[in-house]
Amino acid sequence: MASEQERLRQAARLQLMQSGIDPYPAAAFQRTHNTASLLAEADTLSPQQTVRLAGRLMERRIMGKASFAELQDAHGRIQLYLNRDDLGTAGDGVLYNEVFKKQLDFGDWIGVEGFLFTTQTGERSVHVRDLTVLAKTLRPLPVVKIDSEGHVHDGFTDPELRYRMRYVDLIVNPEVKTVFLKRSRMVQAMREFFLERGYLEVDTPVLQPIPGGATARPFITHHNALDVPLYLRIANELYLKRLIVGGFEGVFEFARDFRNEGMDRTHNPEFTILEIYVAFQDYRWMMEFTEQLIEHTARAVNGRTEVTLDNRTIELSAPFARVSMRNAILEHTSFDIHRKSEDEIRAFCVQESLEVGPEMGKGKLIDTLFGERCEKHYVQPTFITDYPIEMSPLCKRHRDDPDYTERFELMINGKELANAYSELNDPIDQRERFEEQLRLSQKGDDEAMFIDHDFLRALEFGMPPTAGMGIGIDRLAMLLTAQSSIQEVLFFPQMRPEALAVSSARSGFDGWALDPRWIGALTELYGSPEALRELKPTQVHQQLNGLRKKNKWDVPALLLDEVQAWFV
RNA sequence: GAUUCCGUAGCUCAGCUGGUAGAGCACGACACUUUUAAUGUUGGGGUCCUGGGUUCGAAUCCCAGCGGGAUCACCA
Repeated sequence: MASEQERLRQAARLQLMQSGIDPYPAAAFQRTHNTASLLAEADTLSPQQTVRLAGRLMERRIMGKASFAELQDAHGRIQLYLNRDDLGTAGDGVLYNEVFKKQLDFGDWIGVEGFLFTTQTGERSVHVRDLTVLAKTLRPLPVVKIDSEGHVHDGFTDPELRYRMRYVDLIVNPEVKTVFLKRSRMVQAMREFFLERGYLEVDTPVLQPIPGGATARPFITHHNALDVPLYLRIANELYLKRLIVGGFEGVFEFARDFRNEGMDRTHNPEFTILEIYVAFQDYRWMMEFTEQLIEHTARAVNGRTEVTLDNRTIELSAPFARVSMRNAILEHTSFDIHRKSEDEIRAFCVQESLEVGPEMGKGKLIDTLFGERCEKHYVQPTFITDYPIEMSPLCKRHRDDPDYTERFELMINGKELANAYSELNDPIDQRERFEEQLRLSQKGDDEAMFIDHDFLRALEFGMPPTAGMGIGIDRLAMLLTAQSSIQEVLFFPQMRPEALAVSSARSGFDGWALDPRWIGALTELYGSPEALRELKPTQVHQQLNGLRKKNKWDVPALLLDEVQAWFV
């Protein structure tokens, strides 16, 4: 059932139509300015120069024969001034009294023509001479008001409503739009950074027969024609490395990945990762590349390199600190993982009251130790380097110590932001690492990697030394826009499907004492009792009983007398 | 998945120890020609998330479910 305010708007829509005004006109509305460009050019306009703008009517302050209103477009707002006696060409005041005051509502799209002037209170405003309805709004928007001190009144703040109806959020909460503009600028700055260096932007499959390149639980789906299971990608790493084998010297992709895991403030089932692979480079080069990239991007988005988040100021200018994994754990736990066995590390984890299971290999144990005891300390950007070999199955062994790998993760604000390797390109070593993953999988680690035989075949054709790096785009967007939840940097974060009320209650047949199937058929065929009464009772009688026969309903056939009674 | 809090008008929220609902904004009507959270007068608007239970009586108490937030677990 529509609310009172919705019914009034529907009535206004009909009134517009009846007075010959199309509430949804087909014709383009030519604009001379938008709200921002008009204010910017205010001083260069000649007096009374005609300007045309379009946007949403956001607020009306009606005072008899004159009104003020706010027009909002993608660039901001401007105040409108409308006067009964000079609005419209007819001179009868209808456009003001009927259309503007009665048939238009808060939220409607309109186009205006007029000229810029300054009110007595000094606000630049458009004196409207003509008004065009561009689209009638049927639902009322939340009314968010901001007073002269900048306090927000009646804010539209419920996260559930904001995420489920992001369009409303974007209309009434301008700061939300800013976050997404910044996110877009961020991606653009990164793309430019890569393109300037000659790297190629590519697309690789989202539907993959083997979900590889990361440790994560995948979503599984099914391809009917091939009759095979397919997985939504959890990473694109193995495909990008195939392209390096193919001879490209630098490839990157902004990839949507899917991981079938929990959802919270920092996790969404689908998220975006930038991965980049550069031939002939190593992880040391990649560290410098990464810190320059972050600094460049922060400047492009915010014009400066420091960001304030959770009351902490983070400085993003290069260079960043570098700490090895071994030293990080040593510093925060006084435990040296160097040359320790799986059992020794597990024993230490137990001593530290960390939850560890028998299915966890050495890599996962160390990962737990770092995650629980060290990660949160790295607020300022820090590269954690040289991960133990067991937790890095796609990474090259360290040039100085084969127990470790040439890997770094970039920690900022206590969270992982980027992950990079000197990529493993020895096909035999890679095969053995995959087989170790298989053993972990058999031990019960449901995130261990599958063996991708085609990827191994590609490596057997030879991959040059390559540095690879991935950055969580959503996480970076959170950092650069100072948001503490991932839902705030995704337009449409995943939510439980909304139970929309089935609107059987709009037909007008509901009160009728009939089997629900008759009600459904009446609604389907005729829409409303009024429409039904346009027809002949005999026709309706036959149509409905025909439907009963066709669908083999076990209800008594309608009698003509019953049907005729509806027409009284 | 666990714990905990929340779900009342279009929006933001009150509603005490149980007596079937209120405010501000929004909306309708009237007044008002430079206002800006416009103003004044006045009026309408609600399956109190859903379903059970207790009770003479439930928005309120109890149980179950649905949805959301926060914290934790898994993870990026």
